[in-house]
This record gives sequence, C-alpha cells and structure tokens, in this order.
Amino acid sequence: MVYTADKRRCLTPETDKIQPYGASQAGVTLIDLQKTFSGFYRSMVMKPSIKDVAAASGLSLATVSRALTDNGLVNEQTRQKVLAAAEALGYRPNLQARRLRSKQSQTIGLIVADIRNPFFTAVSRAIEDAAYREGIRVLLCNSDEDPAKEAMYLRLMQEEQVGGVIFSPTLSAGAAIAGTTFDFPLITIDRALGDADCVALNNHEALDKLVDHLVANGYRRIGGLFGNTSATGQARHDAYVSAMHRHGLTPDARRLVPTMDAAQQLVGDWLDAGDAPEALIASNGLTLLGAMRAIRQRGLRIPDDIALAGIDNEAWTELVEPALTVIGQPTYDIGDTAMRMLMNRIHEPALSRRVVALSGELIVRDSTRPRTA
Amino acid sequence: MVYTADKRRCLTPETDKIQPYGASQAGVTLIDLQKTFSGFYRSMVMKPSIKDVAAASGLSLATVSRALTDNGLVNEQTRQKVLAAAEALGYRPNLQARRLRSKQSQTIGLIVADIRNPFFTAVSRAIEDAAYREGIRVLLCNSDEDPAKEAMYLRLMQEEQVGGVIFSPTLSAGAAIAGTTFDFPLITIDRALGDADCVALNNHEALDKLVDHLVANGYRRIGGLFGNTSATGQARHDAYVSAMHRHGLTPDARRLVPTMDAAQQLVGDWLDAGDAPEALIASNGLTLLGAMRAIRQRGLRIPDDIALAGIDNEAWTELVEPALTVIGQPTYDIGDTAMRMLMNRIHEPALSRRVVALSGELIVRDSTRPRTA
DNA sequence: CTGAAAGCGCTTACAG
DNA sequence: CTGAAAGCGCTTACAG
Repeated sequence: MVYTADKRRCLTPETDKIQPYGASQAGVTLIDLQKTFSGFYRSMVMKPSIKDVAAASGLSLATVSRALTDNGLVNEQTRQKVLAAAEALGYRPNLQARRLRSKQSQTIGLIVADIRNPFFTAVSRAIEDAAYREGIRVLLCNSDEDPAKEAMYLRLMQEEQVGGVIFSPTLSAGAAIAGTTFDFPLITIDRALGDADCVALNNHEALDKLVDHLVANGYRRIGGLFGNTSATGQARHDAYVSAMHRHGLTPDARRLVPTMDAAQQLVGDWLDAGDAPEALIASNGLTLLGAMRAIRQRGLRIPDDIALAGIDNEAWTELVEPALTVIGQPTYDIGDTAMRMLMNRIHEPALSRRVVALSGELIVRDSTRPRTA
Repeated sequence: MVYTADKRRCLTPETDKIQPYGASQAGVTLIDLQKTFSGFYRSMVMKPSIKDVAAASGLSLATVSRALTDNGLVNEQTRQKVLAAAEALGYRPNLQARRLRSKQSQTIGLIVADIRNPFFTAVSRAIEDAAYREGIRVLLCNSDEDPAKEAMYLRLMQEEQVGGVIFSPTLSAGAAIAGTTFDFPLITIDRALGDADCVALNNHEALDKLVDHLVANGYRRIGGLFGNTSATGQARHDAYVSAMHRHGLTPDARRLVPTMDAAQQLVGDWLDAGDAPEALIASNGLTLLGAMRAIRQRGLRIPDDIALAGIDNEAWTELVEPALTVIGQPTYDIGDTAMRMLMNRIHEPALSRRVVALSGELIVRDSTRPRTA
C-alpha cells in the first residue's frame, strides 16, 4: 500500500492481503507524508531500522542490537548513545525479524471453548494481564467445543512458534490429538487432558461443600445435573456421587449437554415426571440458568418446592429472586496460576506432571434456606 | 531448550525467555524424541523447512514457495508434487519468516477497555470469528480505560506490524495520541475518536426509543445517568436531552464515572434527596446495575416507585424481578462490521471517513410498565 | 512455468 | 566491551 504525494492514491490496491501500512515496496519511491484517512499524520518515510540507528550513532549493528535488547554486555555510555539515536530516529524494533532470528516468539496461545462464557472471560483476562506484564503476547482462539477447531488452532500455534499453550480441551481432544506432537508445552485449564499439566477448581471439595450444606439444611433427596462433554462434568459427577454416599444418601444424577436449553428441557421433564428431588445441584452456570428457568416456568417456589444451587458465581445468580447459592470459582487465580505454570514448564520441561486444584468458595444465598417441610 | 537423549535434561535452562520447543540450537546435536512432559511424544528432529521440501521434491525453493503459498503460477503437477513432499515431511511454514519477508503480518490488533464487560466480550468474539475465517490473527489487549496503556498497546501494534487496529478509546485517547503517527488504519468501536472510522450503536435513535417509550407509558419526570469518561456517554447524554426537549420535558441528567459503585452511590443520594424522578434511564450495563441496587436497597418498588430502563441487554436484566426494559445492542454485528470496515480501509486507504450507526432493539419488560399513579 | 539470487531486519557466536 | 560476518526461513523481482 503506497501513496504518491500528489494523488494520494494507492499504487497497489489489487492485493487482498493485509500488509503493514507504510511498508516500502520495491521499485516505488516513497514520498513523505500527507494527512491520512484516520486523521493522524502518517509518515511515509522509511521506517528506521537498526542499521539506521547504527549509522546515526556511529556504532556497529551488533552493538546497537545489544544496547537495544539490553542483554549483551554494553558500555553504559555506548548504550546511552544508542538509545538517544534510536529515540531521535523514532526507531521501533521489527518483532517479526527479532523472532525469526532469535527463535523466541514471546507469544503464547490460549484456546478456550467460548470467550463469552464468563468463566473463560475472567480466566483469559488474568492470563492476559500476566502475559503482557512479562512482555508476552497472547493469541486467543475460540474452539466452540469443536475438536476440529481445536486441532486446527493447535496446528496454528505450531506455525506461530508459540512458547506454550493454555487450553480448555473437550473430551474428544485427547483422541483428536493422539499421535500429534507439539513443540510446546500444554497447560489445560478447567479440564484435564492426557497427562498435561492442569489447573482447575477443586471439584471434589466443591461438591462436598455443596452437598454438606444442603444436607445440613435438611435436604435429603438431592439431585445433580452434570455436563457430559468435558472431563470436568465427569469429575463433578463423581465427586457428587461420593459425597452423597458419604452421607448415606442415594445419588440421582443426570448427564446432559451442558447448555441452557438442554438443562431447561431436562429439568422440566424431571419436574413433570413427579419424582423431582428436594434440592438440585447444577454443575455450571449455563445448566444452573436452565434449571432455574424450568422451575420458574412451572411456577414452583425456590427453595420451598425445590432448592437450587450450582457452580459459577455469575453476576445474575446474586440478582435473581431468590438469590442462588453457588460455589464461586477462583477464576482470576486459575488464569494466573495457569500462566505461572506455563512459564515454569517452559523453563523446566522435565518436571513431572502437576495438577493444581484451587478451592472454590461456598456462597450461601436464599435458594437453599433450611428446609421447613 | 534442548534435551539430550539419555538425561532428558535441559541444556540451556538459564534463559528467562520463551522459545519455541524443539528449536535447534547452534552447536548442539538434536536427538530424536522421547516422551515429553505433556504426555505427547514430541519430535526432536529438526523442523523441516522449505529447503527440505525443495530437496525432497527435486524442485527449487522458489517453486516450492509458490506452490505452498498458492499465489504464483505453478504447474498443477508440480504443485501436487510439492504438496506431497511437504505432507510427507510434516512441513509447517514458519510464520515469522514469512511475515518478515512478505511484510504482511496477517494480524490485527484489538484494544478494548475490558474484555470482562459483556459488550466487549461479544464484540470481540465477532471480530475473532471474522478474522480467523480469513486467516488473520487477533492480538487482544485490555486498556482498562487507561490512556497510558492505550498508548503502550498502540505502540506495540506498530512493532507487531499489524495491518490495522480496532479500538475502543477513552476520551483522553485523542490527546494522548496527538502527534503520533501510525502505519495502520484505526477503526473505533462504541466510541468516536478524531476522524477515525467508527462503528457504534445509533445512540440518538436508542435514546429516542427509550424516552418515547417512557413518555408513552405515562412517565414525565425522566432522569438520566450518563458516563463521563467516553465520547459515548456524551453522545447518549445529548441524545437524551434532545429527546426530552422534543417532548417538551425538562431533562434531568447526571454524569458520572460509569461504574456500578458510582452509580449506586449517586442514585442512592438522588433518591434520598427527595427529588427522585418517576423514571430513570441508565446509559450502560454497569450503571444500570448500580441504579437497580440503590433502588432495591431502599426498598422501593420498580416501576411503581420508580421505573428503570437502560442500555445493554445483559443476561441478568431479564432474570431480575421485575425484568428490566433495555436497548439491546447489536454486539455481534458491531464487531463484524468493524472487521469489515477495517479490511475495506486497508484495501482502500483513501476513502473518506465513515461512521456507521447500528440500530439497537428496544426490549420492553416489566420495569417500565404503564404508570398507574 | 521454473530457478538463481538477493534480501526482509534482526541476533549471535566468534574473534579481537 | 565492540565489530564483521553469517544466517534465521521465507518471498519475490528478474531472467530465462
């Protein structure tokens, strides 16, 4: 994309590629500036390279590079001279070149199911905070729980030469990935995968807290709703069953595709069938919402007709009437820890696998008031 | 980071940089595979380059490159031969090198205030969908409404040689950026900035709809809550004032830092002062939430004591009792349009500025029922 | 349609 | 502490 001074027209508009503005095009003379589309003056002069800084400071490329990257041994005065020249020229490093040469991309990948899920939103924010703090870029991808997309993005990560990937895999990811090799370590969040490092909610503890709380408040017939598309649904299911057994109670668990609609449908049918439990635990934000809708839709009262609790302290759970008892996940902490583990794994690849289980917080609200009947 | 076959130890652990795993290190012989930390076998052989593909297929680098990038003229049979060789070797392009040489990063930047704001979450999801569909990467940054961070990330975008940036600037961004030149076009979302292209809600229409609806339902003394940190707060304020005037009513607007706490505080004081309006319009999701909390906290009934409406159809607005009347923003459409405009601007830099205003949808719920008193 | 050669902007042993 | 030189992996005029 190149402009001429007089006509302000693009000389090579026929490309359908994105290219950095201001890039020089062989054979075309670049002419200084004009007011651009975006309202800021955009310089059309050649971007200064390290070579220009070397020339301006009377030093060699090598020395300038060392001064700029701040990692070689450089005399302090020399360094200042380089910095001054770079500043004067408005030098900005070309990250593409730096990465190619140094083989360090300073980039990690983050593959989540859907960034619109508040859990992943919070986690990814934590990861980005930690990454940018260390000068690392994050490439965010949404897999939509689709194994094909997962595989595609994982391949993309290879091409991007990322240093590592943080990933919330589907249950099928293991199979899809089997046989593939990666040049980077993988940390999974929320869900386990193979023997990759993993950081997630302490599901066992969380379900214990939930069941204990309901039992303490007088509920005995406690049902559970668990997703069947991820390792997490399985883990929470198992934890629920064992907590129930610990209390000498009979578990009544239903597995489902963890969407709001599926939960609403399933809970609706459950209620209609006449064998509804006294209390219901939903294993994530979406199924909790679906369950609540089904209950409301039938005009039943919470908790008088059926108590309701779940996992994920989403904003709405506190605002509805009655407010819902939930386990709040340490979302920010999960992201932050995943990032820390990734950095650790990059520097110490031979470490044995580690699984970090972070405690959730039981937030008691009105939807599980002590049973009166 | 290099392993030896026997010890499985890292030979160069002293670095604090991220580097792609499997990268060759000059002077160290890389030895084939072992079971890695992450449970997948990771090949330690040299990654094949375009050169290896050329050797394997008996063709030149140039031809291989053309066949692989699919843009030069290449004989179909030749192309197949190259593709087969690449496949056999497990060749993956090095994006760093490609970008350096071609000066096309196939990357755009996205700078939002905070990805945890559901509005930005939805918008960014749309942008990412569109981008990955076209093989473009997205670099996501959170500015936290901090002009210093905005400037920093904008500079980062330069270094990344992005093709363009989509941006939700603060009011101060204009001043902070003044004098700086960018090598890429800027599209702003939600808020205007200088004369950059902009795509946002049709604020005028939105406030018209809101005020018209309230007036039609019998409310006259209608108050408004507007943010004072972005151009959008200003735009909505002005639209509110003019809509009120159109109805011959007296506007009563308050400006504030658009956070939940600030809104709760301000509305609380307003209610306590005794001159509370009959209906209140909050200009975004956070202030709407704060307003609702203040009203509830004082035990007032919605809409009997005070009606409430706002902008942003967040999940909770439908779930609270009573459900809140809101303008739903076309969030996905905003992101998608921004992306389209950016691509357009990249290919046609000389186009005059364009501002796209997208219509929101008035979603009438119980919080603005016809006034009975 | 294909190949030889230059070069994108950097970093990094190597030698002083 | 500094410089000369090689080279990261690719693309792209240029010439055939």
